[in-house]
Amino acid sequence: MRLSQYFLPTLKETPSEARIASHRLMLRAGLIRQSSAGVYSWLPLGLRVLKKIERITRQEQDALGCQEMLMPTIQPAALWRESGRYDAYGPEMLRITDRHGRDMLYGPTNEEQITEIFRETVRSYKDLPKLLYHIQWKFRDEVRPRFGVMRGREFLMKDAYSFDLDVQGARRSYNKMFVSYLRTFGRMGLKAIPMRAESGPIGGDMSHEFVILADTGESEVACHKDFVDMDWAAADIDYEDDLQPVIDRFTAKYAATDDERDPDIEKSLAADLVVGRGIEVGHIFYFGDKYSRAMGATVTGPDGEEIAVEMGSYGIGVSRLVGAVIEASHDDGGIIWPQPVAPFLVGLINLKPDDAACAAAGDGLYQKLRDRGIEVLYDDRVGRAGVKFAEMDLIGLPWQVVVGPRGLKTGAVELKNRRSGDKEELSIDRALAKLTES
RNA sequence: CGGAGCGUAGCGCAGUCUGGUAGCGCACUACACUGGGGGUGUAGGGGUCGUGGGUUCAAAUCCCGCCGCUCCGACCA
Repeated sequence: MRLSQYFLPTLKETPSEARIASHRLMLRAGLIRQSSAGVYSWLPLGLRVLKKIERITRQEQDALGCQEMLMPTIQPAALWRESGRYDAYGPEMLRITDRHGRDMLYGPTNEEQITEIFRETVRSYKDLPKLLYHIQWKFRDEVRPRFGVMRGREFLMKDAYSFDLDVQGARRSYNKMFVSYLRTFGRMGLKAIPMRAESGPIGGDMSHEFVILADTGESEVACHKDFVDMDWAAADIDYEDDLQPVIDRFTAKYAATDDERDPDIEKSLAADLVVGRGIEVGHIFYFGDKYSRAMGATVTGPDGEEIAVEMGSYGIGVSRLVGAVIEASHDDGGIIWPQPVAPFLVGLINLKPDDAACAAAGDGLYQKLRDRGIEVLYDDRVGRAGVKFAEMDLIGLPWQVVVGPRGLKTGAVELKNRRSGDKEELSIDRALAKLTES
């Protein structure tokens, strides 16, 4: 993409309403624009990141055997009356009336909808287990939206639902999702610590929030300090193996969200305790037959009896993750994208595109990068070097390549790593080779 | 939902107290100089001062209503 043609409205100054780094940087780097409180438009650069995060999420869901579908944003109130949540949910649910006077709502989540689909279609225990997910926009009329996309009213969420015959099966599904979440966040360059969270109506230990430690997190969390240095690299995994050992390894040490903290344990941990603020990027939850029973989602069991299925739901805040990644990875100059979620891999800066030699070298390198399938944003604008450097740092692409008259005298370009700041002069071919490897 | 603010050019702000022809910086346009980390100069363009009403000879400024946004706290499957 040529920057001269790209829609990338960057801001030199920070809009006054943005208080935390990710919100400021998302506005300044031209990722989003606010529409109303907690509702945002995604501009081209921001949308590329959102799609990258969505893609990783999708790949990892598919990998564990969860199947993608798509449910609507607008749901009939009747479904929610069945589960009893139409009244229970309160003013956080956006309620709509259609032209016939029917009560509708903009979905804050989809348990009712998926349960209805399931009960209409699945009859036998032989059809279990089933794992289904979708990635869809949600709306929750938050009392106090804030921090940009971190707590928006409209947000993109991956929500998955599991259906099993019994509790053992539900645990298998839960474990698959647990492991897949470790991989998903790890691939995004995040350390998301699985923390024991508020249990569902069933109780037990089958509710975890995946939390990123950040000063700007919304709630206070606590964990063993070993989590901070734990290796988050996504190991290959066979989802049909017994996953419990993996789960045990990641739940052996203490880690708890605000509601679940235990003063006695924390006292015993002493210097090993880390208390900080956290951003919730995922939440997995087992809720048994709460919805299946209320809504009559049953299957015929092996002995011919009707059994209400065991369910769980599993959420990832896709749009929130864009903000969370920035909170976890930025500096004074701007965003530092982890490579897997970067909107482009390379920012190619042509310092003097109106000079014949620079134009030839810059355009040529741009074409060669594209030929190799490398995503590159090419700053081919005529303008000052300082502006180009500053904007490229702001939008935070992992690699910068600088083509300028000074280097070209010896046939060299400069390659800069955004994260480390390391720069090296090398030939165009060497730079090309290096970027192809990365 | 309690408490507190803010709304003036695309962005950041001053002007409001004490009413008298709407300003500054950045950005934008043109030209010149400049040219490897958000340059310099000259000349320009752009605002029904959130909105509706009231007071007044005169309202960004005073009064009342409404709308929008933000912050602190409570809340957050």
